[in-house]
Amino acid sequence: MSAENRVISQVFEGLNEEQQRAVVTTEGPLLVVAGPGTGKTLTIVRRLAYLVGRGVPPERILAVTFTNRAAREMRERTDTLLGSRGGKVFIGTFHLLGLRIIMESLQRGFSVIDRERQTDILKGLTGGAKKADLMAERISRIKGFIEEIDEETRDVFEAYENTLRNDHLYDFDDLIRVPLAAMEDGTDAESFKRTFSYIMVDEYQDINLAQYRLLRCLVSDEGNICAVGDPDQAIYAFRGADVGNFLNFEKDFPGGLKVTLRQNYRSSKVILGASSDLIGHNTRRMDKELEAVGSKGARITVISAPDEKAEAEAIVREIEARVGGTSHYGLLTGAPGMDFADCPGGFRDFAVIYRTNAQAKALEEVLHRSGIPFQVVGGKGAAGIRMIADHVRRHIEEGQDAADVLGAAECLCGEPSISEDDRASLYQIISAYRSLPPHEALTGVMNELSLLSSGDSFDPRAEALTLMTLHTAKGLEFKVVFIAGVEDGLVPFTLGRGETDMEEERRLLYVGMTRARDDLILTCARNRSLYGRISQSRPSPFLDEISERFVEKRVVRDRVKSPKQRQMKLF
DNA sequence: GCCTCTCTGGTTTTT
DNA sequence: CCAGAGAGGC
Repeated sequence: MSAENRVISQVFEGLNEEQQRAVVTTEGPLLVVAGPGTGKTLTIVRRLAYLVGRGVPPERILAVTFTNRAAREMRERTDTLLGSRGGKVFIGTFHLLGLRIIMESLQRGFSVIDRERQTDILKGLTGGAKKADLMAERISRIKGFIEEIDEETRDVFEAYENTLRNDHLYDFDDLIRVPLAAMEDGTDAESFKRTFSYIMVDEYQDINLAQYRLLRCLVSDEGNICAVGDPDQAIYAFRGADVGNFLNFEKDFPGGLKVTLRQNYRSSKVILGASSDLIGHNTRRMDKELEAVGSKGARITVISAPDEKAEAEAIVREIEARVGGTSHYGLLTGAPGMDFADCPGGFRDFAVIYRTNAQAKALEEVLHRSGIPFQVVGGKGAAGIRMIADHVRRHIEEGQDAADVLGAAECLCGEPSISEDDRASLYQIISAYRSLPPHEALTGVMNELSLLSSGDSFDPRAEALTLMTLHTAKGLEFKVVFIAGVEDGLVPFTLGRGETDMEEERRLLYVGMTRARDDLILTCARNRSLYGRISQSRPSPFLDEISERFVEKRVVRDRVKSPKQRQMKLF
């Protein structure tokens, strides 16, 4: 059997009818509506393999994602399927794509600055850290066509742009904007169009105007664009993403096909039913009824606790009940020669998700006392990549030879403190530039490191409970999911005067609920201390949108103060 | 430049 | 309530 035939025979293995249709529809526009747990990444990767199997040169295929995490997953799965040929497919974030386009076709000898360096520059221009943060946000929105420039911003904006130009720097937004400008009014727009003959875009519901325009420039005359996503999981409107792009796709790229993946392989019927009830209350959507392939499953639990501390304690109790009640976690997780991958109580199977990072505090305190190992994702956590980037930068500043610096970076990949995922990313970057002269390779590596530097700290292998926001949880799944603070004001979030986008908030809760495979527990507190003040809190109105047959309600009663505690109050 | 006091404000976040 | 910024004293 030829290599091509071998690939083709593997491509359809285990795919359902809709997934297969998405894979074989290679010509013209294709919209793949992929709800949670419907095998979206699997379908994309198989489609990539199918294209290559059909003889499309891998370097003419583009697969864009939003996050490095998604790109890395896609890369790994493609390489498994295609081997070395997969390496030639461009798989990466929008920003990496922009960076490569600039380096290959427009300009060399520039550096990419991350958000931190951007605010450093702005600090000098505005004279205040807080102002600089605000200004960085605004400049980013202006460059992304999300906001118009106003009079009070103009001076700082121009000064900032001058600084970048003089020092040959590009910020993240430039990585989209510069190639876009070259393509939209450049004479060689046609040559860009011919670079990729097949384009796939992941999470299409989250693209913003700049990214949309960039895509339009890249799509060839044959119109081979495959957009994959789920309008019900659009949760980034606040940073300029526009679900409209997804909803308008068919009008936008006429003559195409729409495939809806309906089989959900992740969640129990109950969890999917409850989630569908909720999202059914949105109006701006594409109607799609998902079907749970799995078993019925237990009812979802809604727990009302007196306050956020009791809420956290209730969560701990639920976890302990599921791990089998042992309190010797250290012993359990550290037991040599034992494999907990299939143990129904491994802590990596649990996640606690919330709307705001501030909620993590109460949870952390209670968890800490319980001895349950946990990892908090996001917030501020700096990742290992950052350490390497700093290290390399220091070498450069010391004026070391470019080749030596690269060697040092490669050495650092072997550091035990670097996580498996980071190591894979680093190794990949370094090997991508290995064939270039050291100096060029070094700038390339540094620039790509900048794109990774904020990194996400989620380690799926850690034997620990995961704490994260609803936003960060997107794309992940866990056996047991807790959503804490399902209260009016938190989910949906309302901030004083600010008008709340109820549909977006509903989608956010939908994303959270659909992370769960077997067990879903929604918790709320009747009193929550916010900014030092204890305020009464009502359950989320979204809970009323879930059919009662899916729900089991539990109430944790108010703490009865012991006489001793009452006495204490006197002093 | 550093310490301390007072004030302010406080979603979600990737690259 | 509490982190982080700005003011002001030394």
